[in-house]
Amino acid sequence: MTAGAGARAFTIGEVSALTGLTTHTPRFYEQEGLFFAPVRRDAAGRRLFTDEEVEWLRVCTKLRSSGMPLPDIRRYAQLVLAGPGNEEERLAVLREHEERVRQQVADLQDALAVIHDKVEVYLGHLAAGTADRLWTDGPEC
Amino acid sequence: MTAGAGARAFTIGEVSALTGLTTHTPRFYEQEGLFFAPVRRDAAGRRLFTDEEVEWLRVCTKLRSSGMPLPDIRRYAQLVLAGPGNEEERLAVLREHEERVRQQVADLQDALAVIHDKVEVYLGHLAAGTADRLWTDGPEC
DNA sequence: CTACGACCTCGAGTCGACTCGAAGTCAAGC
DNA sequence: GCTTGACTTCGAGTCGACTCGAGGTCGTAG
Repeated sequence: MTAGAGARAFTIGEVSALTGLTTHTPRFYEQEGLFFAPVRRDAAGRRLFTDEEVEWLRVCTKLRSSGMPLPDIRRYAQLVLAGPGNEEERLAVLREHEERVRQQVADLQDALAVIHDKVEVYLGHLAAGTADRLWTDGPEC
Repeated sequence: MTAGAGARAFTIGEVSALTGLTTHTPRFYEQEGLFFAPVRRDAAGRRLFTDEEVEWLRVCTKLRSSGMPLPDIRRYAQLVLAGPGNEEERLAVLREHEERVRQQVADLQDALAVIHDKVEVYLGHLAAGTADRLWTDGPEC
């Protein structure tokens, strides 16, 4: 009843088109154990991805782009693979990463302040026509 | 009157202590041309950093932590080295990076939304005692 | 029946920014 | 005068996450 005809299967090429990843990446991810289970294959040994796997790849992309290391993603996948009962642990993995991302945002905004400060200095001097004083005024370069 | 006794000079060890960088990093940065000029040396060939150079290292740290590649920092340094007259170009370098950082922040917040969503899903199921439905409900793992 | 394109595995290469270590020089303290 | 420790240069190694390419297999279209 669950594994019926409704479940679409995608070739790796389709997955690539759907996610914007190269075909190498989902293969690499499978090898790294980032999926909840080995990816299904057709008779010829070609991978067949489910909707859920495609969606998971999209999530992985977000996790990666926010700096989650592959080992952490793998750990989460293994918890899911292990079945119900470890939801608190999965939650902990997610929350730790969430916190790291918030910290990253804070750090970036900190850096942004420094950068924008310098931009303002230049804008000020350029507007006032005193740009050459940037040299002698001190550390304003 | 400018290069008088008031200008402090720091050894690389002091710079390391002041900035939190290892001694390798300022050396590496000099080699990569990130300073506005070659670093001054004492009679024995040891580097002597000025206040301004220490401050610049701090700025570099922010630029790096916000993802500015060394070649871009080098380009900025070369503009400063080239002297007055190119302030618009320096400003452009800074503004481009500023924009990239803003984009990074936006991307991180986008990822954060996805991550936080999953956190909420787990919190909801755990609170409701329906955590085991995570399995069968669909792509909520 | 053959060509084609999409897929497979495996291992090696790439990238940027450090990071480390070896081997040597130098100055100050004892 | 010798040790100690901070400095010097140089070249090699590290890290993670891809990324690429060679060489091979398959199934479908013509």
